[in-house]
Amino acid sequence: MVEQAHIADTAALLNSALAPSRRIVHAGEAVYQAGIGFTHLHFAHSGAFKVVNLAQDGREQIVGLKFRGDWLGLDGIANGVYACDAVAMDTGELWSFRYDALLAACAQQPALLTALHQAMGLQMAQSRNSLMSVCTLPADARVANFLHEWALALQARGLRTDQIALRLTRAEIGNHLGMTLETVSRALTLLSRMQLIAFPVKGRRDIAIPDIDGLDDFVQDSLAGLGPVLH
Amino acid sequence: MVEQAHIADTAALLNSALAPSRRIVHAGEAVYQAGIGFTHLHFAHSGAFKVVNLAQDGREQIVGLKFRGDWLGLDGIANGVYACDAVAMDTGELWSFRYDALLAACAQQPALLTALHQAMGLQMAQSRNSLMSVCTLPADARVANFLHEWALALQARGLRTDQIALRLTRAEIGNHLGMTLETVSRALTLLSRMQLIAFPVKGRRDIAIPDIDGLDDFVQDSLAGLGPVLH
DNA sequence: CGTGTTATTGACGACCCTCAAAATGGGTGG
DNA sequence: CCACCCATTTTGAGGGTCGTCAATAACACG
Repeated sequence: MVEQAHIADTAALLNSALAPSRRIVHAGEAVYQAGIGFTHLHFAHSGAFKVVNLAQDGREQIVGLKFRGDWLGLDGIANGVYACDAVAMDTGELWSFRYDALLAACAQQPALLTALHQAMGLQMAQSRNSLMSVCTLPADARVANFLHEWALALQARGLRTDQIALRLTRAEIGNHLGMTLETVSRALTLLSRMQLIAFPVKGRRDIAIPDIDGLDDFVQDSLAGLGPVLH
Repeated sequence: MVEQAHIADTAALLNSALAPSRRIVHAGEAVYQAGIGFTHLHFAHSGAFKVVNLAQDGREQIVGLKFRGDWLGLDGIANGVYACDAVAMDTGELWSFRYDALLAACAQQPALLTALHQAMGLQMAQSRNSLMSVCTLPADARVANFLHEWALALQARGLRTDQIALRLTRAEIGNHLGMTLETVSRALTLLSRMQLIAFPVKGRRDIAIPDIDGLDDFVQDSLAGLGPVLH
């Protein structure tokens, strides 16, 4: 898993083995775009990013969210062309590497290859879990599970989880979870009524999570046949 | 993408660089199981396999289907433990490699690393597409899209697509696509009534697909707002 | 302070899930 | 070879969840 210490190790390894080109990106800025040739992988040193998959027929979906320690651009490996758009959700720093240079460095530094493969494996695991969430959980539980995972991701990186900034609109959350924005909104008010989340005094974009495990309990409860307590 | 020629190249490469341990598996036999330590990757030289993701709470879902040329066991890379069960759906031959030996060989043979990464990239692409299918398509179109992709997978491997053996129950298809077995059944009868698929004289387990592109047209039509022609 | 985007909430309807029954086919033993 | 059994599939009827449409409210921006 991604942990604070593990991220620092990887960063040090990258610094010693290669000369990363650092790049500051701002909210809304594209890291790369679907369709352009795949040349670089990007290591997120800070920031938050969304990865949007594009189909030929125009459908688009947010398939991943990336934070410090995650890699961006893996979707370009399969076909030599990026399959997704990657967009910064706030200011962040990226370390970019030519893919061929990275592979060459991996030949010298086995630990580098291990780190890269773990990142790829982690991405596959996240995809599996997303699919299972969408296929097996009702809408409310899906939102709860989404928030739970977001909080865990922040926690693993040593960030505060009692007050998190989603940086996604209800429509984007719904797009990612396979439901409409209205359903997202209703789920959030339900969770808030159940005291599993809370909105700060002003604005409903940020969310406070008093008890992370409570969200997971809610998910497990909705699996237990009978809907969760309270309507 | 996976193509017949590409598979042969990879197989030759594996043979020259390593001494794969060959293994014949039969329908229903487990290739590996979730929870056991990750040691080997398995290259499918022939056969058909299902990959079943297991959650701690007991939920399970078919997250992937593998054929000749695909790799099995990638789900173990992230945590050093397999995250899924892999089960043979009919008789097939696997070439198994110790992961560490494979990595060592990759250091000598860059082409081997490229092949491995492409396989990983392909798996990520398939996961993205599964997620998008579940999140953006109505049930009928999801089934049509599923059959379309299955047919394309067989086609890319030089197998006949006019008569394919699914080897999955309706319940398993539904589990994979996020719907109930009844919905799968109804979707299949609809597609059959529309002449997009046909059942052979005896048994409804095998499916004939007269026109592969017709299935994709059906998917596109159901995206165009108004439901497909015919009810 | 005004305007446009985003979010909330309600009413209604459609799609799909649930429950149930019948039919088909594969497999086994007589 | 046939009869039987059981898993799988089909098909129907009804209900619940979530999508659609719409109006209102809250917020962010200049």
